[in-house]
Order: sequence, then structure tokens, then C-alpha cells
Amino acid sequence: MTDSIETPKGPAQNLPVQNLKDMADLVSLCKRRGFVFPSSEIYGGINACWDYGPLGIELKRNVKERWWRSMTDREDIEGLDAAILMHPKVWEASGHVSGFVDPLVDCKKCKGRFRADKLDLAQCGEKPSKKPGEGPDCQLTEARQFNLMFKTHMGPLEDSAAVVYLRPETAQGIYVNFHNVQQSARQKVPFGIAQIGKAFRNEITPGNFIFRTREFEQMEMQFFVKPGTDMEWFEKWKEMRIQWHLDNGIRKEKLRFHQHKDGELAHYAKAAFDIEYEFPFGWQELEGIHNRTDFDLSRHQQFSGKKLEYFDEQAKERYLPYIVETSAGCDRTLLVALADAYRFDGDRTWLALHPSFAPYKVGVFPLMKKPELVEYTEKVLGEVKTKFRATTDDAGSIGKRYRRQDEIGTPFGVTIDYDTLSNHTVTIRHRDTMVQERISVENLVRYIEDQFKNWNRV
RNA sequence: GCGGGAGUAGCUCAGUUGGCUAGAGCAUCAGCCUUCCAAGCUGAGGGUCGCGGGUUCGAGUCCCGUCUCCCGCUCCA
Repeated sequence: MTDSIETPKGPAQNLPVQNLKDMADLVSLCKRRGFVFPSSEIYGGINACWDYGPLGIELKRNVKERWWRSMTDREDIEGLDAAILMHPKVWEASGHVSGFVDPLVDCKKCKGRFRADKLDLAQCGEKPSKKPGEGPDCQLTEARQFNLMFKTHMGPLEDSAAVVYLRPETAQGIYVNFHNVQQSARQKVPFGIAQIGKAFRNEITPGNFIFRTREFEQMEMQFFVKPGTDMEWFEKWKEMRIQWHLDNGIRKEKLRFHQHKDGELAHYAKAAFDIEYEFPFGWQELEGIHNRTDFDLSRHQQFSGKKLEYFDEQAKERYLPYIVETSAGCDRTLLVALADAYRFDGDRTWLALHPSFAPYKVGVFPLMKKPELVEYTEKVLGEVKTKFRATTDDAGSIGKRYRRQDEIGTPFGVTIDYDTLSNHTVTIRHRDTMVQERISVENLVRYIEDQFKNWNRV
């Protein structure tokens, strides 16, 4: 900017920057600063349930907004918000009633737990050369069924006829609305339907903070394509999805694809890739891209008795579209944003969040708590707020206030001092570099806008 | 569900062989000081010591029960 007047001395710090090593540090920061709290904490908490606090919900809304725009800004994608409670037959058709059940056995000797239907692939905890149950000391329990769907009752009477499930995935809401959306939005195949919503799974072992919880939010997009073009679209969406994460500022070396081999493929999938992120607790799935073929539509066609075929006017042919699915965990995307942004240089902790994720974009402060400076601060804050979510703080030293904002990932600090009163310039401080510049109040908003446009993760 | 670990302030902990009104640091809040990078000064708020029972003149401390959380074991958003 041409109106840059001077660059005051930055702090003489050149400490090596560390990234997140221990999830406990992030959990602690999240609680301390109001991103994520343990659910029902005053009652001792409840396993693997978490509440989003004031900053957490802003971050989450930003994640969802960015995903939603990336999808529905496209002419060939429509939005949807289906109900969590669906007709019970949906889950029979989807295969969840019969297939979403894991029979498990425990070994009392080696304390291992195995899937009863996959004992052949497992090994005894004490004698790896043997299969569970075949070692000398194995003491396997009876197989027990774990259905991963939450069940409840529709209506006040707990009559078995009225059993309904909390949806274990949002995708089915899209499939059953395929015709409604296609016709009302006058879409032609290929096109997609995007949805963000809660899903519920009675996981056997949840954990790792908000990584695996029993109640979670998915961001799913189901793309309906002509059979035969499915693999082409599959490849396209794979690339687009990983690019999205890169555009969010996630470090490239922390992301990778994991291809599902034949044994790993879900019952519905012809091809599947996971986008994995390297968390402190290892490489874990962040998003899945699946070629679900016509499995879902054909099953719903079969179970509902309703034709779900699409008539292609141009080719004059009728077919059941294939589906390419992109299914991202909202909470996981948020966790990746936080985990990837965590920085510590031995002294200062900050979140190098992408500006579009940051709960606050700007903090505006009086250099000191003096009436004339506070007054001017209010004025600037009001101006900045017309364009960005912004906050202020006048408690403690200016350095302390910078640190507070660093910890919650606010990209810019703007400070009003006595010179501001006479020449209407302010100091603007960059979160990641701590570099300061002097610019005029007049150009402040435009300057920040430009910075965001050309944002590069440090 | 099984095994292991842990519950004292928002966080990290101290609390003697059972014994004064349960403490400290950090954090928070109020004020002071400070013209640009935390940790300066004064003060304040905050705990039925996870919960229930028992032993005792007296329990954070001993005994019994119970709950919850954390870490592993199969989970694919």
C-alpha cells in the first residue's frame, strides 16, 4: 500500500515454530477460549459428546458456509435439508438394518476384541501366528451384536411398530429426494445434491476429542451421473475435494489419499478414496469419495416400489443414474482446521487459521485504556464491522491483548494510539509474522480485503 | 463390554501419622501503571475436595459402594 508510513520495530523473536504434538494442548485451548466444551460438564460430562462454545460455533459456521458455497455456487448442484427421522424402510433398503451390525467377541486372555465374522483375518493377541480362538489360552466370549443405529420410538407409545432410527448418514435423505429435487429444480443429469446435517452412530469406541463422536455433522454431496461416465466424475471430484482442503490452507504434506482395496470396500461402493489427515494420533479419514454406482437408487426403487429412473431427453433413453459421493465430516474438518493451525514458538501460542475460518477477522484496540483512545477505537471498530466480524479489548497491556487474539486465530490487530488522533493512521499487526505496518484509517478496510484475497498460509 | 489410569478453584497442582475458617501459581474481573508484543502494583470473585454411606469427638485424608472422565482393543465422516 502506498499509504504505508512506517514499520515500527517488531519483537525480536526468532524462535523455532512447533506444530500440534499433543491433542491435550488443543483440547485445553478449546476449552479455555470457548471453542469446545465437554457436554453436560457440570454432571461430569458424557462420553464423547462435546458442545461448541461461542468461538467454536463461529468457526463451525464458517466451515459449513465455505463448504456450502463451494457446492451450491455451482449451477449443477442444489441444496437440501432432509429430516433426521425417516421412514424405517429407508434403513432396510440402505442395508443399515442388516449390515450396520458388528458381531464382536472378546478374548478374556489377551483382552483383544475381534469381529466374529472376520476372525480369519485377525491374529491372536498373544500368539500372532494363530487366529483368535486357536491359541492355547484363548478364551473367547459369545459373539454379541452391536447395531450402530440409535433407535427411538415415533409417538408416545413404545410400540415396536413405531420404531424409528436416528439417521446414521445424511446421504439417504438425498437419495429418497432424488426425483423431488431433480424435477422441482429442473436439473438434468449430471447434477448433484448437497446437504449438511447431523447423523448419529452408536460407535463402539468413540474418542480422540471431536474426531469420532456418536453425534456428528456431515457435509455430503451426491452427484448423479450417467452410467459409464461415473469413473470420470469420480476422478474429477477426488481432485476437487482435495483442492478444497488445500484452499482452506491445510498443509499439503498433512493430506493424502487412501484408496480402499477390495476387502475394504463398503457394500455399496465400486471405488472409494479417503482423504486422510495426519493428526497427532495418526493418519485418519477426513472425507470419503465413493462411487456408489446405482446401488442406492436401485434398492430404494425396489423397496419403495417407485420408479427412480431418469429419462434423458437428448439420448431418448431411460436409466438409473450412478452416484459419486463426497462425504466430509464437518466436525473433522473443523478439527483439522484447528490442529493444522496450531502454532507454538516456545513463548507464543497462536492459531494460523485461514481468514475465512477465523471467528474474528480483526481485533481493534486502544493502545491504552484512555477515554480519547477508547472513543476512537469504537469508531474504527464500527467501520470495520460493516465488512468483517471484529472485536475489541482494552484490558491489560497491548501485548497481552495481541496474545489473546493470537490464541483464537484473529488474523489482524489494529491499534489506535495518540498519533491516530492527529494523523488518522493506525498500526496493523499480522498474526503469523507479528509484522506491523502503519496505514491510514481510510484505507483500513480495503487493505484487509486485499490481504484476504491474496492470503498465503505462513 | 474388557483391561489400565485418574477425579481438590476455569487450568496445573499442594494439602504431613485423620486436627485451626482447604492453600499456591496461572487464568478471570475491578482499579493503578504503561505511546506497540504476556508475565509490574493493589484488591476481588471462584471449591458442599466426583457422589452416597460408614468408622471417628473430628474425614480432602481411613473403609465400602457408586458415578464419571482419560488411554488401549473392533470403528471409515
